[in-house]
Amino acid sequence: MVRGRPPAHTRDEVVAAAIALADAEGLAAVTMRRVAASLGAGAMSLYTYVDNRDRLLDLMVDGVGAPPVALTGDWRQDVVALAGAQRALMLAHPWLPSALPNRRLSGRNTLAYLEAGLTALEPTGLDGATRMEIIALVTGFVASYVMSETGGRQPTEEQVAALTSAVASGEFPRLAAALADGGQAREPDFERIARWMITGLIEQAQRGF
Amino acid sequence: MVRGRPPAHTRDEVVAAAIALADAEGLAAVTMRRVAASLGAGAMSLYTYVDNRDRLLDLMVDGVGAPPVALTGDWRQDVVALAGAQRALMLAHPWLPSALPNRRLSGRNTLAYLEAGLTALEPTGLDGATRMEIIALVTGFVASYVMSETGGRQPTEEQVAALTSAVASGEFPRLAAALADGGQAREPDFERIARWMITGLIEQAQRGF
DNA sequence: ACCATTTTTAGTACGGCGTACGAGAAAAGG
DNA sequence: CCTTTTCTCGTACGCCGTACTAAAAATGGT
Repeated sequence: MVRGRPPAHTRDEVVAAAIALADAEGLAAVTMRRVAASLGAGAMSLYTYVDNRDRLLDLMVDGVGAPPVALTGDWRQDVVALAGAQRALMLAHPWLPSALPNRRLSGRNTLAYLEAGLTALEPTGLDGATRMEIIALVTGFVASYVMSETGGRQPTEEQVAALTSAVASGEFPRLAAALADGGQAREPDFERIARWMITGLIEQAQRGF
Repeated sequence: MVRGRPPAHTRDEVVAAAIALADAEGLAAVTMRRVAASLGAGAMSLYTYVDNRDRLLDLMVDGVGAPPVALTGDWRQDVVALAGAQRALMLAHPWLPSALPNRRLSGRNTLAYLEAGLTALEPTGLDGATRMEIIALVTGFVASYVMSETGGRQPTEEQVAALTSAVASGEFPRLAAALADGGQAREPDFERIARWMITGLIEQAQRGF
């Protein structure tokens, strides 16, 4: 048997609590104290399960876990499906795109996702390093697509004033026109953009970068 | 004449000091106290020039200011040039890609950049809203490209251990292979990838999205 | 049964953060 | 010179991540 006092929780519980908090109140609400409180534990107890807050964020990113995507062997279709799964994950966890940057490959879910991506790209005949780069670029594309999709913050009053005065100044005529017909934005259709982007990227890569 | 006590600094000075600090020590070093100290001012004095720290970050993003790009009327060439200018800016200010997310259009430099992008895209015949979307997507692409270019953090010992054991487990054979030949990464050539991506995106858009 | 050992728990505390508040300083107008 | 206006910045509050440490809870050995 193990020797010491048994842990009251598990790392997975801690990560799940952190994810729940982020889903409910955003990444800023994920503090050690609040995560611990939501488990009924003391703040310092978390450090038994997690090195520090930054690693907890790593674990959260991995912990949302992409659902498995069935691969067909058609790389176009498969990579688009993987990108779609990533998008769905980011829409379900809006903090995810902003938590992604600067996190290196870490947990099993991320590794499994990479493996799936590499597998999907296998029929392209590209070498491993290139396939890894393509996966990173596609992920980045999906992240920025979702971030523009979910909007973002409202501009402040000062920013609105600056914008309207800039528009009124006539210095930015095309911007003024674009904002004028920005009201009726059409459905952007993620699938088609992703398909096109992915196809092009890979065909370019096959041509030898 | 103005009535009250004259300001000891200007907003631009504050923003410049913040940018200098971020360039030297990263975004995390940009605290109100440290920015103020680098100006020889008290921390609270900054609030005369800036609403709060978040607005300061907005102003920093705008403050790095893209150099003007001479447009030729060939949208392919012009948009690629604009993307290249963005990349150069992000390479010069490595904190920029991670500061970009969630910031709405704000200052004159950003507006000027948007105007340039809209102008470059004018020959495509696309409507304003679509052109705005394309600019956002291209910017997002450049940001993730640069972030993967400048690398990122080192994985922890635990992460390395997890990675090597995962690779050794044979569960992720293609990942193992990709990491094996990941050593000699070739020059990715931003220009060609950007050109291809941009061309494809726009031609897709012209086709009616 | 008891004690040594090992591990987890969590209280306390420290330095740093953003920033609300308000007293004092510095200019201009009357 | 006094009022008005504006900027300066010391103090303070609540929050943060987390180092340190004593207490608690389990096992293993005798």
